[in-house]
Amino acid sequence: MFSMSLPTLADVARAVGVSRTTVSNAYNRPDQLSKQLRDRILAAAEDLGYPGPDPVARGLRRGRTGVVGLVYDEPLSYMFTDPAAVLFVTGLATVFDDAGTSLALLPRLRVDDPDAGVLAEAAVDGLVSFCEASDDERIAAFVARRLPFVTVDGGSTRAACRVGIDDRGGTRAATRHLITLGHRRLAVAAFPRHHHEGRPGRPERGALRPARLGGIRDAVEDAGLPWDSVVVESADEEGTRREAGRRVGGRILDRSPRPTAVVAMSDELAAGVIDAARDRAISVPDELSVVGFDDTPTAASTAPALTTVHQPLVAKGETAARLLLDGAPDAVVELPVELVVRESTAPPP
Amino acid sequence: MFSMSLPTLADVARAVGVSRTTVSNAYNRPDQLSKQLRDRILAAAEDLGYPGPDPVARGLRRGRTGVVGLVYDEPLSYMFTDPAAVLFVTGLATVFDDAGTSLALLPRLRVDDPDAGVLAEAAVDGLVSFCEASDDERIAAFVARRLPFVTVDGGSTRAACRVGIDDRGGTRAATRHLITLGHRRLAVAAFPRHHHEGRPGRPERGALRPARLGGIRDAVEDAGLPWDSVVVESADEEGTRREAGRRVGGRILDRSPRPTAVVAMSDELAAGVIDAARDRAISVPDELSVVGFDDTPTAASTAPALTTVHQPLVAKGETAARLLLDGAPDAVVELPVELVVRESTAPPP
DNA sequence: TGGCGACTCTGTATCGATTCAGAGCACGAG
DNA sequence: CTCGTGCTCTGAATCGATACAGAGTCGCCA
Repeated sequence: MFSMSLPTLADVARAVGVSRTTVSNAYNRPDQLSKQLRDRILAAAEDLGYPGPDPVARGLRRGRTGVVGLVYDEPLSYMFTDPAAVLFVTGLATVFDDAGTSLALLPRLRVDDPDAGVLAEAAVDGLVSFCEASDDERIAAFVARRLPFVTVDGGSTRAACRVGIDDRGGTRAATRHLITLGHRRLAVAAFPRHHHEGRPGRPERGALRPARLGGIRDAVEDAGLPWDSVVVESADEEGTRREAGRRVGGRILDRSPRPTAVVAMSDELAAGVIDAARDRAISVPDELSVVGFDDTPTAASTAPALTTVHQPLVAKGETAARLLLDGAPDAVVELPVELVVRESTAPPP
Repeated sequence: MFSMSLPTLADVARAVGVSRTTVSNAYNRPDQLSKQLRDRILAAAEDLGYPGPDPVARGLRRGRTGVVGLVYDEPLSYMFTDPAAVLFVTGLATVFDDAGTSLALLPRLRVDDPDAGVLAEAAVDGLVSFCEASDDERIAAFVARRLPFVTVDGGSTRAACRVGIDDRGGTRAATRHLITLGHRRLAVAAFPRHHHEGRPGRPERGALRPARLGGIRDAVEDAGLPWDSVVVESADEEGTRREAGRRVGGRILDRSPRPTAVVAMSDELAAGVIDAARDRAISVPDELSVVGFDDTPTAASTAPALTTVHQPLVAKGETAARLLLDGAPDAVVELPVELVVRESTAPPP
């Protein structure tokens, strides 16, 4: 009545009186045997309750599993919550979906897992890394497996295959826009700093996305302004990014002299800054200009609508997915960005 | 210089001059060999470029892969876009993340894939099905593999292990609320109908989530009102759910006599209905009452704030994940719902 | 009649690891 | 001196399938 273990292909072969190869062919190469025999095999399989070739065994023999992994190094909820991440993953998932490939959300890299066991143990055909390059060393554990690997937005990564955007040019353009409008007291609402507390030999690194900060600095220095006149405040990781932005915005706006313009590293942060301004009855853009980055739906829905740097997030996901599927080993793709001027920027008061 | 294929555990064993078992133990059971030998083995592995035990081979031998699958039967983008889905998946992913398990987003079940090959071929330890029960037959292909399997919100499913909510009670309470307020001309903004065009022998089924419709009917009939006085409009699948809701709302509001209250099957649809009302300068709640379902963040952010049926979405995800991890084969969990009255409902004009 | 190709089907090696029972050895207790 | 015990390490079997080379049969054509 109740068999401990599932029948295998060999059981079916025995039942029908054919070789294992033939049963395998019945599933994988219908043209290699007569329709008649095939039907007999399939019927026997049905009888025995054989669920078809085991995916893992097949994966071992074939050398591919039909799964690609995604590593993400921020609080997991952001992947579903942060509009930029959502758009990116949507692009990614759509292409994989069409290709019949599964997308495995790998567990976060853990501070207490310096060997990146998770990456070494993931049964995948390839990997998309959607996190800061600071994890290069851990990701090496994966690269050693010689599987296709695409890094997305990996600032300083040396990975062979990557897709990214012109972060630096983006914030540079945004900052120049503000300076051109006449702003001189600038502030930056930056991403949180990365935490490596638990990792020996890994000093605290700078803020996330140094290239975006670099672009701001470029524009500031291009204009002959002193970089240290720029206030840089980093977000924390409590709650949503927007909430964090509101706190950062608060810290920026409570300084004196109060900055007249804020460059935020993402639209969520920018929206939070606008929230903070509203909290303080500071008018945007009359008393404060704010620029964002990403051009997610958030940017169009803030009041006032956000001036921001557009990046093709869905396309970025699609590109990454396609690179992985095509197995292009050494492609380096940089997608363009574009400043979109809306209503959140104006000359300073 | 360049070897065609990666070294295997056997190569390492040969290099060090020990048995394969010992190398395996070096990775999996450090206490089974002397620290000294272990270090020697690990060093040799490093030298040879051996990336550690192959996950697929290990999976085959061990019988588990560390991956669970998620099937979703709506346009994939909804998983990241629809707030209710987002909350659910967040709960799911959080628990798996903590457990060190990967969550594989399986490709959508395809109309042209009646054998559910995707499900039969997924190399997973278990499956969460987040789709309508109408796919029972296809999911049977998975169940045959005797792996843990949890159905979420699977209306009419007969699956052994499921978690859901009291859909029927929820819409019933919401509808009763409207009727108590005095509404008599009710309309329903329903989910899209399922499409089975391509599948022989599968007639078009009713709308998604019949239980929610059933609850509405319950309340209507409890009140002694004729069911066929209730207008039921189904959404389509173009664009976002909210956009679809706006179109459905338009169709409802353009009828005459115009209904005075709308029961929407989700907050997104409800928000869309409110959008449609605004398009037509119909005041909510003065001229039109709207109730939603889910109590996602959307509900609090519409203007006016939405009266809705709260369901514990994150908890639903967590519960499903935990059931799967615990391998509870026959649990049936029904989470409670609760009517939350806000500002979108009032007596009819 | 011989030869060739098409069609079916088979046997064995292989994918890369883990498991399990047990062998060899050293050491302390009795 | 012997036995039991603990520590290391080994060998063979096994997980469940697919690849590859080839064997047998049959019909067709020269």
